[in-house]
Amino acid sequence: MPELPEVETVTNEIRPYVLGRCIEDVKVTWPGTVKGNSAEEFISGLKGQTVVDVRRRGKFIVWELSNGKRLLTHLKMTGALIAQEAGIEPPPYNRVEITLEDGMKIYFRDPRKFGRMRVVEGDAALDELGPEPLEPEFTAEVLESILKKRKGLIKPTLLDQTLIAGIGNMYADEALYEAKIHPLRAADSLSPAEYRTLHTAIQHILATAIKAKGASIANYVRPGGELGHAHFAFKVAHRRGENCSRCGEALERIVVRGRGTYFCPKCQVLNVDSEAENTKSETNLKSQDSKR
DNA sequence: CTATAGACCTGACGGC
DNA sequence: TGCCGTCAGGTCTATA
Repeated sequence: MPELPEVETVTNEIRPYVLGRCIEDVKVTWPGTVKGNSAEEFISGLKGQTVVDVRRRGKFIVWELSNGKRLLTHLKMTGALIAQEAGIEPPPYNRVEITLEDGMKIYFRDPRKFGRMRVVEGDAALDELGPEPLEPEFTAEVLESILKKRKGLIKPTLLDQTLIAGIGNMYADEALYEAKIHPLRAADSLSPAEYRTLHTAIQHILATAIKAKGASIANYVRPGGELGHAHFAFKVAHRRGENCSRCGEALERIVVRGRGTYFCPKCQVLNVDSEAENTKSETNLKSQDSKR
């Protein structure tokens, strides 16, 4: 599932194909993919334009165009940008085909049709996003001030793109596991030490996954067709029934706000005062379990 | 304003 | 072998 590390990888790997190239032709084979524009608006906004920059913002891939407009691409669940030489069969589930001046084709492949491409003017769509979690401005203090304002559950709060941009379901689970924070804790209930630990965990998890070129769960493929291998390093995500790598406990899967959530019930304790009650932690764990 | 459930989509997979 | 229910989750929309 494309989250920040996958989108970062796709952005970096599509860039050499498109940067400085003129867009010669555009075909929309599934109109729903571009439904933020009319098909005509989408095509006319791209045709004849040179790509002057390619960057990532949150989970968006942003192509800056010579007419001052931007092409925003969101891969959502199953989207992929595929670069292929002309004359090769388009990939299955292709929704948009972009032909570059050198004949290279960029396809938007998306089996489940959740993904979107849109040509926009201005910054509105990107300005709604929260800070980038890997930028130096995103300090532990910034994370704490964001989460302290929220009374909801920590897991869905981390997924709110207007608060922090780029974290998705898999990496939220991984970060909470690394920081030993239960996904059902209230976002504003962490100790100062826990906010710092979570901050370190978020940056470590995301940076490590970028080095591994993203996680090839489900449909994620890189523009040249290669897979990522970040999922091999996952400690909890999609590992139901396996044993915790820290304590050996069986990992659990629960549903939080409709999302599959993986965690270690022994390492990630729900009780806020667990540190002060180490001697009773065993009984606390059991009572927390039975409440759920 | 905040918080949350449901909708959108369809392939993969397991059980029978 | 083949059918069918369940699962996967990013984000928009509607509702309390």
